[in-house]
Amino acid sequence: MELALSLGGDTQKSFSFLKKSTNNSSSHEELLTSSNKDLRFCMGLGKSNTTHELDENNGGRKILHLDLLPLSAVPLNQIMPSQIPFPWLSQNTAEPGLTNGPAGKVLDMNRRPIVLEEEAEEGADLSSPNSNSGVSSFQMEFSSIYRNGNSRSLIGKRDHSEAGDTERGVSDEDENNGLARKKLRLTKEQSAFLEESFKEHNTLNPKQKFALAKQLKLRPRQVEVWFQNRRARTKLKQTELDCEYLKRCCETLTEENRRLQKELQELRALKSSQPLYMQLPATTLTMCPSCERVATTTAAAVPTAAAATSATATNTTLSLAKPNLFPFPPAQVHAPQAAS
DNA sequence: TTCCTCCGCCACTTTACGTCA
DNA sequence: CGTGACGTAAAGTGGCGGAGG
Repeated sequence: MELALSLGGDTQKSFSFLKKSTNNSSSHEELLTSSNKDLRFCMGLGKSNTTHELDENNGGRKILHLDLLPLSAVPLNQIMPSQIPFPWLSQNTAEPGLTNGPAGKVLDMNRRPIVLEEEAEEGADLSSPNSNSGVSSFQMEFSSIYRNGNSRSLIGKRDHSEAGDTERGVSDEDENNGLARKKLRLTKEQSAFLEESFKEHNTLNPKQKFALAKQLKLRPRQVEVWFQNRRARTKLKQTELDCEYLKRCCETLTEENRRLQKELQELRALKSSQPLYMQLPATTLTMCPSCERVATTTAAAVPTAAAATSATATNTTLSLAKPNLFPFPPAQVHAPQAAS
């Protein structure tokens, strides 16, 4: 008797995730969803494309997004997502910012407000009422070398820190004066606003960055860093979800393997206890992968019992119904909406 | 085509802050 | 109330790759 066991799916295609995908669109979203179709299961931590390009073509990519900080952090009576103005979405609105925004609060980050280059050239008022935020009261003296985020060109490629410091207005002079850098916590309103913005775009082009910084009265560098850290958190969360999913898959497969081994042992025991089977023509149970009907065919001959028992599990069919090994879909983070 | 510079992103690390026992 | 451990967010650092001159 020939035993055929098949768990469905093309065995040559199984575990195709081991082959490195060259397609950027092969995100983990795509790979994970494929696991429900057959026995393949994959985890891909696809790196997004170059983001500055993707900003312009947000529609076609699969940037993943996870809501780690929903607006629940802010009372809904203070800020409504649908009411949050995004400067790049409403360029013509007259300062739809937070001065008249959530609860009428001014999101002043105890810092000098962000000034766009053109505004600086126009001699715009740079003063900012030092409010309130209660998060940090650190006040910096901004040096005259304050620039917007383009500081790298002033200093050099590799000087991220100097670039950031210059951007923040923290100069060597400050350090010499003993003004240690202080880390600022964003207010809940600012975080919520950035979160909503992240839902729209998980990357920012310079225009968006500056607009957002201006609106939140943050430095562009702060907005940039926040988005970088936010993407890192999203990726970390997705990795955790993927690991959890694969863990469950592994457990399921282990259990299934255990069940099949037991089934095989029972059949072997049955065969040895009923030697008459030896004289019968071998029968192969195969299952059509499409209609899942079982077809019984009679082999020409099976010379020995050893041949029957040596059948491997991969080309032997015992299962009359393909078990659902992955009843749970892989958890996914949400992809941001396409740019409007 | 090659080289160089600028720029943005990522991975990893450091640091400051908030919370809690 | 002070303190240390701990977690987390903000920021620093270095490398990589794309775009453009």
